[in-house]
Amino acid sequence: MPYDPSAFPPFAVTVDLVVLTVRRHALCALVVRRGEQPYQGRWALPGGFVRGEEDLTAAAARELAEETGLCAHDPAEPGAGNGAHLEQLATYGDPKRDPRMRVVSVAHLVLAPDLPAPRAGGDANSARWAPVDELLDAEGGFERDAEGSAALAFDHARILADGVERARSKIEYSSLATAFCPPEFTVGELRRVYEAVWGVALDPRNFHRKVTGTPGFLVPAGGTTTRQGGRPAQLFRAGGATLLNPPMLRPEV
Amino acid sequence: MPYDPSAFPPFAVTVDLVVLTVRRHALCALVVRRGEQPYQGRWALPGGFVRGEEDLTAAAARELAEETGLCAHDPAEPGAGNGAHLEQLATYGDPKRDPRMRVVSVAHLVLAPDLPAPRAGGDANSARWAPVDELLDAEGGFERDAEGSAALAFDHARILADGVERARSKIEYSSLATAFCPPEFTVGELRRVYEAVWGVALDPRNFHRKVTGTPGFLVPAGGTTTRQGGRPAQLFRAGGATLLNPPMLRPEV
DNA sequence: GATCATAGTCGTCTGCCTGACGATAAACAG
DNA sequence: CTGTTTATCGTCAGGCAGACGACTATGATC
Repeated sequence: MPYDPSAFPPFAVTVDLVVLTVRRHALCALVVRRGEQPYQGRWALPGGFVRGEEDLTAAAARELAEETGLCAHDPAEPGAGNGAHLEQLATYGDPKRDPRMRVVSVAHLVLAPDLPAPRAGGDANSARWAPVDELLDAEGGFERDAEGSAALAFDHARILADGVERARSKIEYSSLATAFCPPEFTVGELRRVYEAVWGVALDPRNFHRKVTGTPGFLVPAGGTTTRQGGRPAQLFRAGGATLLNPPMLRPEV
Repeated sequence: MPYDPSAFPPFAVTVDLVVLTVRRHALCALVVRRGEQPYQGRWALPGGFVRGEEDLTAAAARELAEETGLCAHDPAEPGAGNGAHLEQLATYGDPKRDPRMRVVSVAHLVLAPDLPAPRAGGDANSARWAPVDELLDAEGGFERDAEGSAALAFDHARILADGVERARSKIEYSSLATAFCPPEFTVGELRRVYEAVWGVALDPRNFHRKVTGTPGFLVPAGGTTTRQGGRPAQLFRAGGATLLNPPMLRPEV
């Protein structure tokens, strides 16, 4: 079976981004409003075509920069400025997922700190952070629109759900929760990340004992802060460890 | 940015398969010998083009059937005959990964019991089960050939390494190790699966206590067997649980 | 048939980790 | 000064995992 150009059908390949952050105690995802058909006016995940000589990860990083101004840092490389974590999530290739043509989309997952304000850019009319609960609840129900959070375009609800599930499980056994935090953060801020992503309340005392006792997870940054009110809290930076052993335990249902 | 056909470059999309099994106490992968250029005569992972109206998972299942005769069963569905576990692994799209053209490959991971004999089929001259240690050790060293296990073609060594790593971590917190076993198996056989995949020795007594004490992992099948020698062992079937809580613990380095 | 090797199964004990929760410390608001 | 908020340290009991002893049931060997 030689590579006869007629032996295989041509595909369009895109990258879609599940960009997650924690805002006001809620896990939020970045969505952009579609400016054209199909699904015109509906919210969708940011994304775009992979270019001719571009790697998949590079395409995802480029789209991320275009949509948010964030610069993704690959694994390895110490915590640069406001770099976000980027990793491949999964690939979606149902023949009918786009009514116009055969599109295979390589979804990527981005975990970012709260700082950046959404910036409408590229081909989107506007962009916003929406709580993932709203975005996913909209499925099943009818597709209300007009601010009241509508069902996402294409199969993006499924992609988002997969991304959220990946994030929820990954902060169990890795130090990735720090990707949601600014470069310097307190134990309480990190705890609120876990609480927002998992949607549960955690005991502050046991959480403190656990994260400060896990070697390589946190390193003291020297200062303290009172930005959360109450007694000043010690500031930490993400340590070198990427895998947590033993892992954080997500409370039972 | 409307869908102008000239606005995006055409890609070829393929599926590659990391088919793992446990044979003679070693984790083995299915490799096929390439019949044409490039990398002619070298070993490679089985795979092929995704067809025009075919889902990615369907393409992977079709290739699997063509190469091995195994029928993959999706998650859910009780343990059918000799069905194998199939899941998407990751997607590889480096522009230079195939010297001839732009190919994006969606790799899939298959976990199968030992039973099937490799069956050369499709476009491969021959197929065999090779211990993953050999296949991965060949990297870095020179590309010996002629039975003595050569480095895999394309970026397949990396894909294989990713698949092995996925399998190693996934049997920790899921009941997937049973996918390597025949429909009915003993605790000892299951333990040898863990030992082969992880490459460590496990204490038979603690392992027995752990797996029989995890609800939903194993259900008694009624009979016993002496096919491993020694005292007859109770036969079990895979239980309904897919996630193990608490997980199996991989011994430290 | 006695003995040995092999594998399976049941227990015990100890240390570590976790969840529950009391107590103290250090800021700010009134 | 008192109450509120958040951070941090300590204590205690229960559960689970690793180390390992003991016993059982088969086939192989002498």
